Amino acid sequence: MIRIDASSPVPLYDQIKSGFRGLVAKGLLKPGDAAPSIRELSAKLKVNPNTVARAFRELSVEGFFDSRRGEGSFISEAAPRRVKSGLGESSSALADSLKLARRSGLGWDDIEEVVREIRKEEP
Amino acid sequence: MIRIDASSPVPLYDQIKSGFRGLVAKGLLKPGDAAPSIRELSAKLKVNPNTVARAFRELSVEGFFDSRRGEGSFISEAAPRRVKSGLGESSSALADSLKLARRSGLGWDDIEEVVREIRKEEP
Amino acid sequence: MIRIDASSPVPLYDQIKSGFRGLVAKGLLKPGDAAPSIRELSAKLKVNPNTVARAFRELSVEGFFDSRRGEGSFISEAAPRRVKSGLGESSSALADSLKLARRSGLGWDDIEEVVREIRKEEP
Amino acid sequence: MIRIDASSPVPLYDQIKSGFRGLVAKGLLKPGDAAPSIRELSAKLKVNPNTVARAFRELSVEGFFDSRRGEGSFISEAAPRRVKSGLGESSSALADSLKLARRSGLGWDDIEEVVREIRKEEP
DNA sequence: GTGGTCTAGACCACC
DNA sequence: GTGGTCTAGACCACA
Repeated sequence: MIRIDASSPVPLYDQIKSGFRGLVAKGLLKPGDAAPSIRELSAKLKVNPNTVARAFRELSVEGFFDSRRGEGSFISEAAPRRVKSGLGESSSALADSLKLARRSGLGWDDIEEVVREIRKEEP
Repeated sequence: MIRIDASSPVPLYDQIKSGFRGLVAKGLLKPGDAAPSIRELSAKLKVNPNTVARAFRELSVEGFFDSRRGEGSFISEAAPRRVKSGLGESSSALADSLKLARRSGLGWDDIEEVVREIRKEEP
Repeated sequence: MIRIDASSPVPLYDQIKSGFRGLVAKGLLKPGDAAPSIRELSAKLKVNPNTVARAFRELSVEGFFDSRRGEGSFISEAAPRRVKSGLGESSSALADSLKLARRSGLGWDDIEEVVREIRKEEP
Repeated sequence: MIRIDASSPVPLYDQIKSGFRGLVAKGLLKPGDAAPSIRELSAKLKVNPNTVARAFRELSVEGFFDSRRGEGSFISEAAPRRVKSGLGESSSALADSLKLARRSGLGWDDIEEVVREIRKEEP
C-alpha cells in the first residue's frame, strides 16, 4: 500500500505521511476508510512502531486522520482538502531536489531522461 | 559560486560536495584549479568552517580534491572522472525524489509543471 | 577493549579505527556483534564523542561497520575482508616508521631490542 | 643525502632533524662539516624553505648545528653526544608504532616479516 | 537510549 | 595565510 525508502534523507515518518496523502489523492483511500493499524503497518514496512505512531499522531493533529480510541484511525472528512495543501509541500520538495540535481551538474536532458524512466517503470 | 539551501533535509556538507562536482561537470573548475579556502567559503556560505572542512576532507578522500596543508585545496586530475560516477548518484537521488513525489499524490502534469518552473527560474 | 595513546602523532580517530580492525583481526569481534555506543566508548577512552563519531562514521563508509540510527553500530559481514586489506596499510605504516628510525641513525640491533621489549611488555 | 616521506604523519621538520642525526650517527657527517644550505636542501627535498629553516633553527637551538651568520650551518662538536640522546626519542617513536601495529591486528610474525623486508631493501 | 549534523572556538603543522 | 584535529555542547531522527 505504502512504499518507504529507508536510505532517503527524508525522515521515515514524513514518507509515511506522504504515502497516506498520496493514497487519498489517488482515490485509493476515501473519507471514512480505516487506515491500517500501527502495528500492522510497522510490520509491513519493517519500520519501528514508534515511527509509524509519530506519523499517525501528526496526521491526526492535522485533521487528516480521525482517530477513535479502541477502534483505530480513519480517513477524516477533511482529508481530501488537506491533501491539496500537502501537494504544495511535495511540489516544493521536488523543486528543491531538482535545484540540487542541477547544482550537481545534471543537464536538463539528463533530468528529462530520469523523469521518463521513472514514468516508464511505474506500474 | 556554490549555492546552499539550509532548509533542505540534505546535509550541508553533501550540498557543498555536490556543488563542487557540478562546477567541474560544467567546466567552470578544471584540474589544477584552486578551490576557495575553507575559511573563505565558510564565510561566503555563512556555514561553519568545520562543515566546509568536512566536505573538503571527504572530497579529498574520494580523490576529487588534492589538499595540501598550508597551501590550499586543488581540483585533482582525477576529478572529471569522479564527477561522472557522481552524476549517477545525483540521478538516482533525483529518481528517489520523483518516486516520493508520486507517492505523495503529485500527478505527472504537476511534476512537469515544477520542472518547467525551475527551468524558467534559472539564470 | 581499545587502547589509545593521546601523545602519538597518529590522530585519535585513526587509532580508534585501528583498534576495531585489530579486534576483528584477533577474532574478539565478529560480524553481527554490536560495537560499544559512541557515547560509551568516548567515556571509556576519555575522548570527545565527536572524535569517536568520526571514527565510526569512517568505518561505516568503508563498509566495516553497519550503523543504524537509534540502534547502534554493528560489525558488518564484510568487516573481516576489510581487515585484511587494512593489515596491508598497517604493515606499510610500520615499514615507514622503521625506515624513519633507520634514517635517524638507529641500528638494526637497537630496533630488534625495541621489538623484544614491546613483545615482553605485552600482556 | 636525506630522505623524506611527505605522506607520513610525522612532521617534515622532524624528519629532517632525524635525518641529520642519522647522518652523524652513521659517521657520514662529522663535527665541522658543512650542512647543505636551506635553499639547496629545500630544493632537493621539494619542501618549503620555511620548513627546512625550522629544522635548522631547532637543531641550532639544541646545539647540534653551529650556525655562522653569512657562512651557513655546520655540525657542532657536541653533535655526536646530542645524537645519542636523540636515539632515545627515535626508539620510543618506533615503540609507539609497534604498539599501534599490534593493536591493528598485526601478528608478531607479520612484524618480523616487515622488519626483514626493510632490512633486505636497504642499500 | 542510539547515531547524525551542525556550530563555536581552540590548538597544531605547514607555507 | 592554509588545511587538520580535537573539544564542547546543541538539536534532530529514530528505537
